[in-house]
Amino acid sequence: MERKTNAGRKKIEMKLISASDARQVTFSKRRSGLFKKASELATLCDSETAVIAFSPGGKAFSFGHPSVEAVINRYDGQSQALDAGDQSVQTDNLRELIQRYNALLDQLEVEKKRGEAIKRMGMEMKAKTWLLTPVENLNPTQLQILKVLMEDLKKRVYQQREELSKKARTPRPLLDLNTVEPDDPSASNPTKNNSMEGGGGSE
Amino acid sequence: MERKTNAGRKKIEMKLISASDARQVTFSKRRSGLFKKASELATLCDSETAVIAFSPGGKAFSFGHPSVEAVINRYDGQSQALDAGDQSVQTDNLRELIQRYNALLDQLEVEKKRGEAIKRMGMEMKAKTWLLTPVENLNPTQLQILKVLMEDLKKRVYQQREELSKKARTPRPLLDLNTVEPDDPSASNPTKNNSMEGGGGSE
DNA sequence: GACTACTTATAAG
DNA sequence: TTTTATAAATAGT
Repeated sequence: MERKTNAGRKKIEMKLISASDARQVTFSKRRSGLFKKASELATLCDSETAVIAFSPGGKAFSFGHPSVEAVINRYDGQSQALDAGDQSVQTDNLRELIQRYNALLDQLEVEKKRGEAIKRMGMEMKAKTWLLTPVENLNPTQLQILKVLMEDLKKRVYQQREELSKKARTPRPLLDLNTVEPDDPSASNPTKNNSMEGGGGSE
Repeated sequence: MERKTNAGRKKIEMKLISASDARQVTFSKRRSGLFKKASELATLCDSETAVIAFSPGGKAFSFGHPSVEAVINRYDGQSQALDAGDQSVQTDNLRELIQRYNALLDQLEVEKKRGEAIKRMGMEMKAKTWLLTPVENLNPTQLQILKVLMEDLKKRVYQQREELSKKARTPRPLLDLNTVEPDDPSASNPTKNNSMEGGGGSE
């Protein structure tokens, strides 16, 4: 066999790659590398880590340990906590509230055993009431609860969609979202473990 | 000078580093590397990218282009937006439901006039009930309502936060966290450009 | 996706 | 922190 001396890797300028094709290729390769690095960081240091990247085509890719949602949650939580001054006081109230919240939750667990349908209907009404409440009237605690609610609801919606898409036998999994355990990324392509999720893009 | 033949880089096992000191060191190095990679991806491909990582000490570090918030927003948005296909059929039923929903809402409006506090409390419980409802029991209509709810709640939460940060006149803007332009990461430590944010940790 | 030949990242010290 | 020696990532085919 003859010499296959190709040029090999070249250093490239750190600026936007003008050729859209090359840009897409680079995105794919580097996204893969980035996710692997994130995965390794999570594994080696037991670090909660999340990465989100939009391709040039507008498609969303993500990696998360233990999950994108979990990391964002924690992040948002800490962000709020920063506040310092005024808000810091509320942290304690919040903690209390969360507890009460959970307590109620438990009660609900029991109550739940009677009348599923009726209960749901009631929920919708309540929810609506909530939505009508002007923002100004929400206190930090409620705000916090809203956040928790939001995240759970979102998760729920995703799950449900997954169900639907499966049943519908859709070729593309609508919602195979982001949850991954970066076990041994070196053994397999890390992007495979990660959940990718396409938004409006159509690449 | 005598030989300084150190071992050089060694391959390491991809598993949790047990020695906490070494783990912290590795976290720092790799976090730096990860952020640089993310920065390069954003620069080379004009990709909206966000990375969040919690150190072993619980401190949050983040990188975002154009900002962590912006990326998360877009991510959440697209997650919701996917629909299309199967779901489209439900749109009609949905419209009906929305109407019924609003009707109930009106009823509620009346009922609402008694006991504000109690109502809020009820809200929490109801919300929780909802959360406890198994996904399988949600019908497409409820699913849709959940989506609407979610979007409104999110909007609400963000608005509220913005309000708070404004009123608090905090030196550092609550929401203007993490915004960086990954210009020339090779020219300076990329972590310097990125916004780091410490939560409760105290490393 | 696979293959080099380089450039980068980094484990140890 | 800075310095190796080596492991990895990756630009161009």
